[in-house]
Amino acid sequence: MFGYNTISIDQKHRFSIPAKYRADFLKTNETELVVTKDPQYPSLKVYKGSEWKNISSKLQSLQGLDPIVRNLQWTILGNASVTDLDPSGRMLVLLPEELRNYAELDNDNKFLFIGMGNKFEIWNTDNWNLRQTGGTLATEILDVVLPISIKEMSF
Amino acid sequence: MFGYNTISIDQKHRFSIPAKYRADFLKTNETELVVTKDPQYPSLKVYKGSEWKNISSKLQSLQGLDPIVRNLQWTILGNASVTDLDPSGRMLVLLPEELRNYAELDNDNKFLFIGMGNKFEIWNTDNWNLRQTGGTLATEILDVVLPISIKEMSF
DNA sequence: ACAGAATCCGGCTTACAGACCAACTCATTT
DNA sequence: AAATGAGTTGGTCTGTAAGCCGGATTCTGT
Repeated sequence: MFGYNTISIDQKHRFSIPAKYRADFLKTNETELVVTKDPQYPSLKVYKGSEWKNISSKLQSLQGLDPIVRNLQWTILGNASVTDLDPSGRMLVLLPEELRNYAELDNDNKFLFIGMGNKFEIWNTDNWNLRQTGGTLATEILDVVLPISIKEMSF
Repeated sequence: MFGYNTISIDQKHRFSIPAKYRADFLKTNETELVVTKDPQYPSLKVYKGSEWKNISSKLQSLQGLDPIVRNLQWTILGNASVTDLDPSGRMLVLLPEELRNYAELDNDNKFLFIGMGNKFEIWNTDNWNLRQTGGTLATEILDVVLPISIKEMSF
């Protein structure tokens, strides 16, 4: 569940989870996977079903009157796309248009699928390179003043 | 797990773990090894699987909206390359292009593989010499303001 | 309600990266 | 100088990714 992979989306907006990660899904009997928006950067996050359960339930329980909390809930919960994995065959994931646009993924282009341990991130290659070399992306969210309840969370 | 070795990478981008360290892997029943970027200098770090588990799980649990934390997670977790060791044969490790570029390793050149006790470092020879004599590398990262949670960690 | 169109999904095929295995060279030791 | 062990190289073969294609399902407009 670590590391750097370049993969591509086909004309039907599908991509496959790299084979080296499949064992990790199978051995914990994970049958589903959730893709959603990253609240700070133009990228997507991919969680295993069990991880998603933790994160989403924590996020739901945060106090709902704080505007920042509500923004996070909208972004993360409201855009979640649940996919069932086919454990025997290739693990194909269909990306909804809203998410493709958000992460600026053009069809038939290469993009990055990056393993971060308990989750994956999906990035447009140019955005990733820019961000890694210290650049600032037009769409990123800076200096968010976070309520204490969120500061204790790891997404 | 200490000391200074010259190694080389072949045209298939492989290098072999110096024989004197192999016993250390075998006797603790380590079956895997992880190579990743050093967040400060243009060099690579090599961890035994058990060491990597500690470091990566600590890093994952840090607060996920802090931009500095995310930078570290991207660099260290996102570029990790996990290799399964074949205990019977020679221990060959494949270095992905991203990591070779980062540490400025050209094919068919000699590099340094330096044992630091619980980890190894891989350096381009010129960069290492420059750094050891007090020089500053173009790509190194200075004066990063780190959140307290990170200051307590050792990578 | 129906026909045509667009979208979705699985199977099949091919090219290629990476794993595996084996051999060769060089250095060191006896 | 022979033998052993280490590092390095090379060939082969398997498994994976990704393109292609056809069938199924859903959507749309009439």
